[in-house]
Amino acid sequence: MSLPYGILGLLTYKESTGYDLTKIFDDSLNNFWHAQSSQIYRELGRLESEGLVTSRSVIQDNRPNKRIYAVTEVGRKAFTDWLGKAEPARENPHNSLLMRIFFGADDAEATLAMLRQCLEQCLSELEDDCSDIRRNIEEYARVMPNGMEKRKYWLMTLDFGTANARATAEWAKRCIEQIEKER
Amino acid sequence: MSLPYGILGLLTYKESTGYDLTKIFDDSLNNFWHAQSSQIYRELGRLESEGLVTSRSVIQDNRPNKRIYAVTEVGRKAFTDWLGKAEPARENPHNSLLMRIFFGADDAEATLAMLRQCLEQCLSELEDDCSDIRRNIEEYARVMPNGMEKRKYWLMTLDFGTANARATAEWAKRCIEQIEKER
DNA sequence: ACACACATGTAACCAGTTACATGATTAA
DNA sequence: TTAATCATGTAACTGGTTACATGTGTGT
Repeated sequence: MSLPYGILGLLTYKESTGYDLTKIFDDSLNNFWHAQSSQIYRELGRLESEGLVTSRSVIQDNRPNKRIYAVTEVGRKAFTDWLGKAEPARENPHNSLLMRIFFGADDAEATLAMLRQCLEQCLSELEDDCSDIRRNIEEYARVMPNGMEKRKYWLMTLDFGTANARATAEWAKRCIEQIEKER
Repeated sequence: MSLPYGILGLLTYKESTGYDLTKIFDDSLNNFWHAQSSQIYRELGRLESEGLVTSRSVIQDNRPNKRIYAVTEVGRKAFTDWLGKAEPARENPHNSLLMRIFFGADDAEATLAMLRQCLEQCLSELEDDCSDIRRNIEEYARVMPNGMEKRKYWLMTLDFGTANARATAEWAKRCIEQIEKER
């Protein structure tokens, strides 16, 4: 239930099109919340029908026409209400790698391959993605209103990602070593 | 798409009722895969209609009647195929705590409260849940066929949980300190 | 010549959540 | 007497995924 509030939150920074929002999700929130553009357009429709956002369409001649969304007062209130109310911090996990590991006793080589892939992915996340996201955060901090105040919180979400990627990489290494030792 | 394979996998250990499966999910897989009983019953129905499991009903007089499911040869094959094929190890995240942190600049106290709750939850997971799961794993290792071989893999999934809970707890502490220092 | 950025959506599907209904036996 | 365990499901809903359709301008 966080996606609509994520959208409202971004709109409190600045009115945007669905396309803009999709890119911001991709550039900066992807770390902790993935959203398809189709989902964002659907959600914008819902939010508008509930009066939390309004839209106006802008005709362009060198680009496809676009629809710009802005948050309403009602939307702003819904957003701050949501921000304040606490919910269970850690949610129900669904991790299919671990599902495979759990059952992986029959084929140690396949399990090893998965673990190595996981390790690779964590390392590349730590090297590439994190620096991309950091760059985007610094960029947004410069151009967004109040960006410098928010920056600290944005970096916290990034820090969460790196801390967990590091923990997962270490875990994968331990598992790989153990399986290799015993074969 | 892992739930049906999780069910098939458990059924390769031992034929079971929906109720049994729900408990095993709760006791041992909950760490990395949460499943509602309603979902398990629905999935059992699907698997049966696809010929991956069969069922027979058992009439009891002191307990409600029950339906026992067993995996078929086709089901066994589908399961081992799934086990072998690699998929992206780390999946699209959806973390609503981080969504709130991301937007949390307006109300530092609310953000602090969330972080403290997250920290608490991690610590209690590390203390209570992990030892529960460990006990269940040791128990299953004793009673399940091949339990002693599988045990190692089951412990790996547990280790993943504790490693990530520890990383998250440390992260929450860092965030709390930083916010407290600056207010 | 080709890919990428821009820009908006629909439709169908799949999977997870919540709430509900039923009802006996057993242990605290 | 109250709660927990045993036991099975249905229905409605919510939210995420995949695939598709359309079409111009800009940079390599």
